[in-house]
Amino acid sequence: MTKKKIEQILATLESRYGQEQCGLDFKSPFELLIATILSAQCTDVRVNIVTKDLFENYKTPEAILLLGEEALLTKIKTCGLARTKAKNIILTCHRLLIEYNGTVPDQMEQLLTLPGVGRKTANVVMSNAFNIPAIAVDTHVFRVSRRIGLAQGKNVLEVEKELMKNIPKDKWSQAHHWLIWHGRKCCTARNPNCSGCMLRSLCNFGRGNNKEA
DNA sequence: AACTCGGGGCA
DNA sequence: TGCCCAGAGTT
Repeated sequence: MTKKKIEQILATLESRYGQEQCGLDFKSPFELLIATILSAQCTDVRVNIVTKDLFENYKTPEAILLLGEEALLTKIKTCGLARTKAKNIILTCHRLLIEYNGTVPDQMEQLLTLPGVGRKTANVVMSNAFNIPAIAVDTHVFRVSRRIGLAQGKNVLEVEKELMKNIPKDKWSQAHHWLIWHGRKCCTARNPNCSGCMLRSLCNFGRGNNKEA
């Protein structure tokens, strides 16, 4: 895949999805951690609405614990899986307070032990809060990247490397969201809308011998 | 790798 | 109604 083709793909995605609100608003590693836990199975748009209100008055582990699980639940209700998330956030706040003096750890292994924090959340916190270069590869990013040839790797880690190599660093965050939007709206897992895809002239998937890498 | 949990959206 | 997730946790 040539550099020019990669640029064309990114430019096309941007023209289509550049207007969509994407990305989580955050002012501190703690806010980003909580917002990312909330974003499971839920769009950034909705998370931003909820956290804008929540972080107005509750932006530290202490404050969240003072608020309590039931009140927290009420505030995050619209994010889905709210009971589980509320429980995990309370547990995580306890852990942060006791084990990390109220701060967010900057090591992958430490983040992964926190309740409600999995591969993706840890990755997002590492890359955005602590500036460790990374692109979080979720199912959409994985599928779409391989189909359009932006990343030819076999597994998640290899695809992540390919993306980091092929996408200019200042576009990582945006490109991540464009790929997700495209995966949801067009390049779906089943019955992808190849005929209506704005990338069809640049993409070999959907022209007979479909292969995702 | 294959499951379960989980609740709001959307057809 | 029924089907689908911009995950996490467990087996």
